[in-house]
Amino acid sequence: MKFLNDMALFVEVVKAKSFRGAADAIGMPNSTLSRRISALEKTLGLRLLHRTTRKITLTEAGQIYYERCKRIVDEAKLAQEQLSEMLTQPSGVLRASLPVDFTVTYMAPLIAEFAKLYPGIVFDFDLTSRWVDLVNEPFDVAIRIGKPENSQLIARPLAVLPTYLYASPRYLDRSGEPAEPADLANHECLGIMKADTWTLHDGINTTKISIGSRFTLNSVGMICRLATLDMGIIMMMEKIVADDIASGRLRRVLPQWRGAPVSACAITATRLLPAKTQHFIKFLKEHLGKV
Amino acid sequence: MKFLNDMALFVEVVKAKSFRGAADAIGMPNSTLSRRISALEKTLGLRLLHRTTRKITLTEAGQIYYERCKRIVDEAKLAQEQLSEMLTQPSGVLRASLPVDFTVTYMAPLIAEFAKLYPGIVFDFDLTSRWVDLVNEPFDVAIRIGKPENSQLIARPLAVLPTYLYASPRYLDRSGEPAEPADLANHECLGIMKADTWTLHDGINTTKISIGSRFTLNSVGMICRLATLDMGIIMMMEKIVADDIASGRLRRVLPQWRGAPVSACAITATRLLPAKTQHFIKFLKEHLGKV
DNA sequence: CATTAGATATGAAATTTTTGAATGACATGG
DNA sequence: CCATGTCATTCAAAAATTTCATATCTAATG
Repeated sequence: MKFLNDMALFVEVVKAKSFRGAADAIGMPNSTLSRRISALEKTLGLRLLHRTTRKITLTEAGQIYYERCKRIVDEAKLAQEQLSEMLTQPSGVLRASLPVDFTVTYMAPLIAEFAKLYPGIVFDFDLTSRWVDLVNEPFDVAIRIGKPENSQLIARPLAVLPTYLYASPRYLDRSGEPAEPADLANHECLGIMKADTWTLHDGINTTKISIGSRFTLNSVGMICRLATLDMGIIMMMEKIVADDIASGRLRRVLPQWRGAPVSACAITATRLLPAKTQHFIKFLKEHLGKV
Repeated sequence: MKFLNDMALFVEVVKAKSFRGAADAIGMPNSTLSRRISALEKTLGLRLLHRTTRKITLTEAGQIYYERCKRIVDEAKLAQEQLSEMLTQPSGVLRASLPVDFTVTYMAPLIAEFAKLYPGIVFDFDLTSRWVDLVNEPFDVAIRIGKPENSQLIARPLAVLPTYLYASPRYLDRSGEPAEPADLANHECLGIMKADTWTLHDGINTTKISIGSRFTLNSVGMICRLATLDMGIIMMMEKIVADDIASGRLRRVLPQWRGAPVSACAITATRLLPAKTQHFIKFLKEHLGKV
């Protein structure tokens, strides 16, 4: 089946009723076209075209073959169009893996808006804290906080979110209010996963402190909850703790200092994305930046 | 439309559910296959396959594309089969240009037999003495006596036919019986077209004599008729004059000598012939030799 | 845990394909 | 009747693709 392309060329020649015309239409030297058709005829073992120097006419075999080829080429065009529709008209199921708390707090309103914008898209979200295996699981995209580890994957930054230190008033009463970063060494610092250092910044200086915590956990919601239960100091994005701040359950610690900003990324297995995914990522990027 | 071939490869990969398997099936290095599919995906702008190192699965787009491609490849195979049927099953209209008298005398019985052998073939014969323009006129084959002049065409020898000299008894009574070739100079020698020499052969010696005739004509039947009307000596194939010999209207002249044998050729515009033409030429070659 | 198999990447050599100019043929119009 | 422009084909040089060998990565296997 190495002559499929030549079939398309043959169709063009028949349609143009001339090699030159077809060559111009395709944008190909007519010499190539001539040779390609000859090759096709040779592999078929039959003449398809009667060539007079001035005109070409179909042979009996050519007539039959042309009918077939036309259908094939039309089918191919259809397939092409159908795919390019996938590529331009956002529709279908969008499967995404999302981090739990970030999604609930930051992304929920955006997703709602996006869903309104593209009624053709159906959503299948998996909220999880684990770094899903995009290669094996059929996710179109994963949103993660932090840097991607696997270099095979394509990561697009969506937003950079500043973080601050928070603790409950009662914890601070009990353990004392730290006055400078170094004081944190004597505090219970609740970090996500196994992060053992915090980087702080006051606009001029950057300082790294190593933190020790009795808790290792992978849930943002959970460490916030622990903080409200007076268990320690957390480094967190603003909005996540907005409610707790408003209600007084948490309060900013070391207010001149801020934590290292974390970045949210959209991660995909490939750059060749259907429209639905492209639009989703683009939308998030545009709107998350302003949050 | 430069990716038709890749579509066929894609179908193979999906069918084999593996690059290696497909590569083996096609007989192509899997590296090429891999690159080819990647290129296809790139031109489409969409991933077709989810690759895990161990397995491949279709993406949503791949699924849709595969359905289409399978149909296209199947269509192509069908077209191929249909043509190869033309190539092997003799059928259709056989358009041939034939020389008048040779066909009536020599070929008629063969054609009758051939027609019986291949009921699927319909015949469209044009009996003419002119050398038809095979390039411009849609003949599948032309049968001609003598050597082809145009080297563009493909000539296949069918048979070599000996010729002898004949004249009517009354002509010989009137003009005298030639005893040796040189005597022909004093006779009316009726030649076809503008042949101005005859080559004679007696098994040992070859002699060329130049002939002059008051007639230039292009019909074998006509010069035979002229001969029976006592107008001169002719050089002719045996069977053409068989009836005239039997009835005594003509009689052999210089019986030890024979003319240069003429060859009958099948002439086609190309070597890429449908089965009907191939079989026709083959049949003529096999049977004309025995005549 | 080491091993195997499969997909992909890479780079150099080999092969095929494409190109662009040249060629030859033919119809048209002066 | 010849000049001219058009068109298919041919050919050698250039470009692209394929191949082959090699290497890497990862999942499944034992």
